Amino acid sequence: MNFQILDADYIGHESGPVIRLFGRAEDGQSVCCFVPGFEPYFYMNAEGELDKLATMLKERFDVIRKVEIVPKFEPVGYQVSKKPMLCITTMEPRNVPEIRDDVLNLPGAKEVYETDILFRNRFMIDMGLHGMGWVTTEEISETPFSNDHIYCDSVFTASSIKETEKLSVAPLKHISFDIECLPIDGSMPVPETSPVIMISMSFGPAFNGHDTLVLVSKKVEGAGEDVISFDTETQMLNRFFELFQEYDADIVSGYNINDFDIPYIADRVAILSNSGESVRPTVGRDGRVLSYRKIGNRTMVSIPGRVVVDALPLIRSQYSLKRYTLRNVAKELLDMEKLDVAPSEMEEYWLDDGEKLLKFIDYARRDSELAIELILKLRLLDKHIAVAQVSGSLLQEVVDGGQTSMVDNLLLREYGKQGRVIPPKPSDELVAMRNRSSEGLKGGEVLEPKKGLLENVVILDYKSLYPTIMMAHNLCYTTVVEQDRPAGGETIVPPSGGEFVSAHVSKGIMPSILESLLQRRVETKRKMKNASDESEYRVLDATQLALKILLNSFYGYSGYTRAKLYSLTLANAVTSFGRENILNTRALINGGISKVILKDGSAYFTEELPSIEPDDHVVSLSVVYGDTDSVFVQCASKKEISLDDAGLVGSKIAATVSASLPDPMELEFESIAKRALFIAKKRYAIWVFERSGEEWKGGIKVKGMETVRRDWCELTSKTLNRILELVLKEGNVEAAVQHVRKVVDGVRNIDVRNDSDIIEDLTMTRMFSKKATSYKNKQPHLTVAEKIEERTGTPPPVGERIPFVIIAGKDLFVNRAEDPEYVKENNIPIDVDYYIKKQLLPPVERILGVFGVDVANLDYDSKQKGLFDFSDKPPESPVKKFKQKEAEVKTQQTPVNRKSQSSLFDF
DNA sequence: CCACATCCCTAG
DNA sequence: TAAGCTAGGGATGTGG
Repeated sequence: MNFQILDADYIGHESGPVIRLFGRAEDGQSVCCFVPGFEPYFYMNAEGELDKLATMLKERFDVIRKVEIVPKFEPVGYQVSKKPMLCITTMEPRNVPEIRDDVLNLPGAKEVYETDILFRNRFMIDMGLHGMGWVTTEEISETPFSNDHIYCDSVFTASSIKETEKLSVAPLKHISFDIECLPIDGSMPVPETSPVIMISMSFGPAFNGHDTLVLVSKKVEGAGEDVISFDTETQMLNRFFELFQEYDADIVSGYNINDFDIPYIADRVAILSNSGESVRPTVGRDGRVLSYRKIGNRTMVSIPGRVVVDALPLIRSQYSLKRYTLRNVAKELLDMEKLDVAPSEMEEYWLDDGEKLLKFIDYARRDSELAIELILKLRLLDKHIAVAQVSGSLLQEVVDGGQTSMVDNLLLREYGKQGRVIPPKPSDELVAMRNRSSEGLKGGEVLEPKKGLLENVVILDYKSLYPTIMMAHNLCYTTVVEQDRPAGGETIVPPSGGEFVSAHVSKGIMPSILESLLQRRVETKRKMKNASDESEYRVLDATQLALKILLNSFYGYSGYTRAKLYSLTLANAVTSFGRENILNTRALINGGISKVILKDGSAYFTEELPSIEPDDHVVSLSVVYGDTDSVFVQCASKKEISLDDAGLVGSKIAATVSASLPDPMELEFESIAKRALFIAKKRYAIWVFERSGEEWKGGIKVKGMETVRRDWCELTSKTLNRILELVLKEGNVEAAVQHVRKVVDGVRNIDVRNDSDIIEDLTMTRMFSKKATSYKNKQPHLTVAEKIEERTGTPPPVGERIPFVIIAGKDLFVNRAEDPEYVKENNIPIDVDYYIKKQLLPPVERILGVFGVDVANLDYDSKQKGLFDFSDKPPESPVKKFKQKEAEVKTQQTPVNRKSQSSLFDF
């Protein structure tokens, strides 16, 4: 049998634990495969006579099945040879955490290793299996190891199991669902009092010809055949679970199901059961009932054999949006409308037996449709599936977890192969100690930008800088010189200190992993070029993206205080090489390279040419900005520099710098900014061109400035985007000034009653990031959260982005933040002056100030002339002032005289 | 006017 | 089984 592994767990059996693998076969069958015979174990490092200790362990702990002495390396530090350690096998997986602390009390016991690996992961790692990987099995019988009914097409026991090479994805089945509850008095429904009245489900592929079904717990007249009505809530719920099991989905999704629908259904079922109703919420492929656990403030849901995917957190982490309500997400990402019945009107719609009820049903249907559309259309899972395949973690773990478990997984596999053990996760005390330590982790180097408007800036960056640094210098937990010194004596000393053995002495595990990931990525990208169809291309693209994510996860992991393998020495070595590297790069370009001559379609250095003719196209280079792994190089010449010219220069720089670096470090030519405006570190806008085939594709890219920040209003970003376009593309500062004056005038004369849409443009959002009580200062969004709580009884949940506008008044700014909906409903006046003086003009001034424009000249009010000037005319255009300034900018940048009339530049 | 703390969000 | 990392700008507010 061949199938793709979706999920894994184990069951207890008198013969020992039995692994269960759940999956789907290529022909569409769902599979449950029992694998007996794998045993749980962990390692112990001890002093003294190990065989005596082994005997003692077996005597003292009857859950220990056997103890073996095996040679192993310790987790950290270069070591000349392995040392004997104990490998302790237990009866049951749960015995490992039960005894791991107690065994340390025995004489000689020093440390235990690999004591917190989930049994199913231990199995996958040791057998070389991967999440979403394909396996082939030898089927020996149909006898399952338990009496539980298994909800799969094919159930069997495997005598052998092997991974097979295959990157495609099985025909997965998706179900999305959404519930509607009847609120009491329009307030937030709670399972104690509000019944579930409807459940909508969407299927991909269709279920018996239905893309959607809506279950309704009352009689419905005149609805289509995809509406099923029931006499009671209990009947509806029971049918829901039957249909759920019958469809047998691999991926169970919805929008905010983890924090709402699933806990609500589970709680509601419990309440109904307590009142004598008979509801069995069977959802697992093993028949397990629906349940959830609260971990911290997060709800974890797991359904054996299936993967639970809440679209909300996935969208949060993959898209930067101002709000993550289903309404807004559907609009922004799918261009679809969510349909809604206001909570206050729900009861009315529900009690209606005609049009309103049918409308309500359609609205409910739409929610599960939107959820499944988000997952399928946006291909939210592609990347996760690829990450599971590459890292080996199960899909559920990849979807739920962070980078830590993926890195752990890869490290465990490679450590195992090389005979090294891995420590368990650090205790809270150890983490606290690590955090308290005075020694910190320094990050990347950010070069001070040359502020103002520049032309012809070539942008280059280092390909996977940190991973390549680790590979180039053999930086690893396993190569740091601690206990043993290498015989040859050859070591690498990073700028930050510490000492690492070179790859000749011993190649580090991390560099090896990174190398294979990098190699696979190059290979995958190569395959993408000859992909035969779109689906193959997509799988490959997801794979190369997953490889990139994993490549970049190792550095962060090494500096993460809760990581099993935490090493500041290592993390600091990486960043210190990075800082040294970018500074060296700048010095090389400004000094050694500094001039490039363009001739006959090639770029040369002075020394590469016999002589320089007066007519030669000489380009002078200087680094004007850089952040961590990038350099921005300004090209100056007496002649016009075309994009192709700049491209030649860029490639020349990239090749030259790369040649001076150890393998596999590489500086890559990225793009060309025809014009670039640097405001500050991490804040700039460029009119940038990238090569796409034979063509150059251009556009404006903004980094860090207010237009890309969600805590500024739309009015600001729209205005800024416009003036950036005018300045960068057209070089027309005059037009930019006029535009700002027009906008300011418009804001000065806002009439909210005539133009309620304007509120949208004035709305800012901020994340309600922690419990209200842990804020030390008042915050505008906190004010609004409090007001909402007063009005509705429920505060917005932590993690939500809260929209607000600033209303007129004399109070402090923070107290004048107000819910935009409330403002609209009650016609509350907006603080126009705040929007002009605090939202619009400061960012505008940061940009136009470069050209000598004075803000005072921008604050223009047609209705109230005389605010800043005393004539009847609109204020004098400030353009004259910046004309001089502009001339300076130009002569500075391009020492050639251009004619300029209304526009600054004339391309 | 300033230095400083706090908060948010972004770049990489 | 909660959580990759640091650098940095800018707004607001406090206290001198």
